[in-house]
Amino acid sequence: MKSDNKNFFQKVYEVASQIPEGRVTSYGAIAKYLGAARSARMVGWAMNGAGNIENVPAHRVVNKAGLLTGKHHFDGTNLMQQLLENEGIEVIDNQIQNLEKHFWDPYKELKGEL
DNA sequence: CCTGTGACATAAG
DNA sequence: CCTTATGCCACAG
Repeated sequence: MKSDNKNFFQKVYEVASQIPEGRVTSYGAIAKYLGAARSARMVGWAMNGAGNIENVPAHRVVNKAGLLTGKHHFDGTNLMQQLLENEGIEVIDNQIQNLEKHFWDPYKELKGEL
């Protein structure tokens, strides 16, 4: 039996860790994928702990508008943006450019794998 | 059980 | 464009 006892946080970490480089997703998308579309805030909150985990690239998780709303939780001020740009994502003023192009939908990519 | 919180989402002014 | 307000839900104390 698959351990479905995983806590919400745990799931968030797994999904986030599966985000390919150069791609980004939204808190809502992850939350929805986890079956808690309205708990997008939980995803962000979970990311708080994720910052302590290498496998969880929190910088690849942004809000629906593609805004780096969580950058304030990173070490520096533009660290999150730097990381994204380092992966080939153009970020201007904390906003991801060509978001649709970089958007990674867990539903689309992981649907049925959970 | 109740309260506080939070890196969202949406609406309204 | 901006700030406020509300909903929503899971977790911590």
